Amino acid sequence: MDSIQKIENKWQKYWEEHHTFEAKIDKNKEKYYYLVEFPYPSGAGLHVGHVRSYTALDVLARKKRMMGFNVLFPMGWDAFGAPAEQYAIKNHIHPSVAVKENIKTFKAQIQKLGISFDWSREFATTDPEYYKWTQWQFLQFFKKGMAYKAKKNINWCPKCKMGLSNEDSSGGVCERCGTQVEQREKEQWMLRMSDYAEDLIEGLKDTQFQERTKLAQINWIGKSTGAEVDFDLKQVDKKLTVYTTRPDTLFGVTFMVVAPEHPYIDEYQNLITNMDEVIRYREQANKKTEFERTQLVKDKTGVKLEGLSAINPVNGKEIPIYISDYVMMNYGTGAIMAVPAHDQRDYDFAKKFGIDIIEVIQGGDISKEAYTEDGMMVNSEFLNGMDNKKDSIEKMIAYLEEKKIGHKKTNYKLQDWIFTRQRFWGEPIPLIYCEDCGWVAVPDEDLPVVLPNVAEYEPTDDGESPLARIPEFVNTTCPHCGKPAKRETDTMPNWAGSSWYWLRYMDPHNDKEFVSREALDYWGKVDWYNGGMEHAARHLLYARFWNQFLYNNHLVPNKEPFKVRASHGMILGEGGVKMSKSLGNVINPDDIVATLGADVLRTYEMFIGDYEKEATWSEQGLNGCKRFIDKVIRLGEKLNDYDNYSKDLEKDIHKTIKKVTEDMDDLKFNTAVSALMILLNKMEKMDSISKLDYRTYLMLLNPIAPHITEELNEKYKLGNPICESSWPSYEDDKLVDTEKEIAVQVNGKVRATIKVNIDDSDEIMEEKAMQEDNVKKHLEGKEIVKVIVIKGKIVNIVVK
RNA sequence: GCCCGAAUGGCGGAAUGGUAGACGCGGUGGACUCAAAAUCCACUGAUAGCAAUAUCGUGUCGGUUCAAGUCCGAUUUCGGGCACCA
Repeated sequence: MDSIQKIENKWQKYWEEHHTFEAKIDKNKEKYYYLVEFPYPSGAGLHVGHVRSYTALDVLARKKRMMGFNVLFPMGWDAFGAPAEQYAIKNHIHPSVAVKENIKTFKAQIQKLGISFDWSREFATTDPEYYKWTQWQFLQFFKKGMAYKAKKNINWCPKCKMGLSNEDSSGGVCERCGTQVEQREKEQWMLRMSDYAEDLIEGLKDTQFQERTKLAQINWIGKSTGAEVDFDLKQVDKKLTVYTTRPDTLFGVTFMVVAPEHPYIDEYQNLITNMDEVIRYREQANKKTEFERTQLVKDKTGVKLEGLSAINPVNGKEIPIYISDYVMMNYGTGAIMAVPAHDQRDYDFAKKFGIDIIEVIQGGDISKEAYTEDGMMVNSEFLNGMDNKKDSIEKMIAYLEEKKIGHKKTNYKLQDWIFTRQRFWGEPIPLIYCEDCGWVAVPDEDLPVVLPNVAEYEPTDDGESPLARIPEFVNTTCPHCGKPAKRETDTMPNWAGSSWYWLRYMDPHNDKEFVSREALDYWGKVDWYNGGMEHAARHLLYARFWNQFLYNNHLVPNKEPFKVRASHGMILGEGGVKMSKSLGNVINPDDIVATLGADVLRTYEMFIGDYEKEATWSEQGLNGCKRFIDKVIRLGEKLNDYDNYSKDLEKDIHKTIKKVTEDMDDLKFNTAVSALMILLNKMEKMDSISKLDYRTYLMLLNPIAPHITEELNEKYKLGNPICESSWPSYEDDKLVDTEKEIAVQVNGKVRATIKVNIDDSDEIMEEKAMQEDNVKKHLEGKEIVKVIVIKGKIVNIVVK
């Protein structure tokens, strides 16, 4: 037999030449769309983690094709982003050159694995033919008023010289380089994602995402219900509005706190007698990064606004107002009512500043728990005696609404999407600024706005995109009035290109539309989307938002783009630690393909453990799979001339077909492989096996190890190539065991096993059980209380 | 602080409430070989025993049940996500 590498090459070539995996619209066939997150083609090349998720979906896709579905299983490249740009800055090469190189490497690596991607649909987000439509779609947002420019205090990475979204700077550090981010005010294009907060929660009901994924999304959106309440200012006829989730605790409010950026501070500066102190605090707070404000400083700081106070609307008491950075301007109203008896933060603040603490929920000891869930209302006039949180809240809201001092209100943590980056390597934002006409869209016929060739890829010192340094790019004419005008020089964030790529796969070469209606109607939703858990909140939310917007504007037929979302667990290095260059424990899939072959690597990665959990790499385990594949090859030496299932194997084969079919559907690849190993062990013990035995075996293994199974199928002339054949089927009546070995227990402890026929009556089973010597021994001198007989399962004798 | 998830041999991991440890790795002994590799066979949770067998055993403590790794209630540890979000 030829070498493994020769065989694998041969079949990869066969599939390519026969266009085996190229999907065509065929209305007579049911479609199925598998999507796996497209990679960022980094210089580091393919990781064994990629292999795991690509192989898993490849198994599903190959099986689904054999089951008669028209499967779309595409692959492409998410190629905009900082690493290529950093490389370009260092080496003065256009990022597109480096990207092309990396894509070439990546693609070759993936192709060597024999993944059944439809390469005829390949594209990169950096292709002008692709980003033309990313730009076009951005303009739809712009034209519908969903994109707006706003001065934002943004997270700024001083090292990358770049504005970062909250998402890209979580934890207060730049996601890419780890530098602490600063606050900087900048004009940014924003997408009104917060408008979609409710829809993004609601839409989850139309998906079959894993529960943990749904939860990650829901947490990120951060819906809360409560009330807005107006507090009158004492010194002026003006109200200070707060948001609270616990209006039932209003009688416990002893002070208020506003965010340092709250507009009232400037508005009433002539009333505030300690304005110097206030301004000093505000400046200090402004300098702090989000990280310092939220992570480091658990100790409360603040300044009382002297000369300004408020009136508690439910009891008319005068209460002080403070500014403190534990209140955020970008959530709620930027002001809170403080209930120190029942909120840890308010309590800490009140303790530090010596403010009254009034208990309104009995037993709500703040030192024991931050929040009081249940307990009787006290010191709260008309709420006194109530002991149900929900009812108290409702009663208070009804009161507030009747007195017109407040109303029910829902809030979301989800904020609008900062859609600009001051970088070179991203999609240019297709807008033009005209002194007379304001912001004007680049006309459709002028798209794409192509990234020019530049000498310097670094951002300018004032933080503008390098595009701002290119007069030929910047200076243009207003499409509206024809006067000289300037282009927007910011580019889109990395998330843009990945927010609609699954749509483009349906119709990747269309130069008239971003995707044709025909393709949209046929391919519909992505049936199965696989990706990393790290994208469960952000990418998935951006993509769903983008799609919902397109849907609302009649550009796509489905509101939700993805039906099922699954995520793979990480692969850890030997010893259970993360694979990293610095630890030197990175496994290069190429090395394994070159020595053991792709089939062994694929089998091992499917066998390594629960697909959705993390798994530890093991050289030894890999070896075991090598042995397994070798045994499958040697099994061919046992072939006889018969074309039916061998009698002694028939039942096992039917059982294995069922098990493998179901396990693959459930992503239980590890137990599917195990079932195949068990069947193999059985076949090895036979003197000979039939052609059909062997062919069926090879077919079941084919999705996991596609090359060697095709080769053996051909070598022994068992039938058509497996990739052109139908998935084996099983018959239920062939699965039934007529005889079974079951356990006999005495008081729940196994004392013997007996052989029973499947149709043995309870009496017969009991009788057989009683005849066992060891059972008799344990019954001696005891009184039988009762005997439990479960047909075909167990006999349990309870004695005293 | 809040929300998820996990915990099973020497290791990776299996187990619709019904014989815990499938399958694989590793280990021990044997066959083949001049020898080794490869391959094949047997054994392999702990303790006691020549054995039959017995006792213990799925992080810890309780509960439900004829029967619990599995269900319920506490609890510990680890992993992940969110977080001065009012």
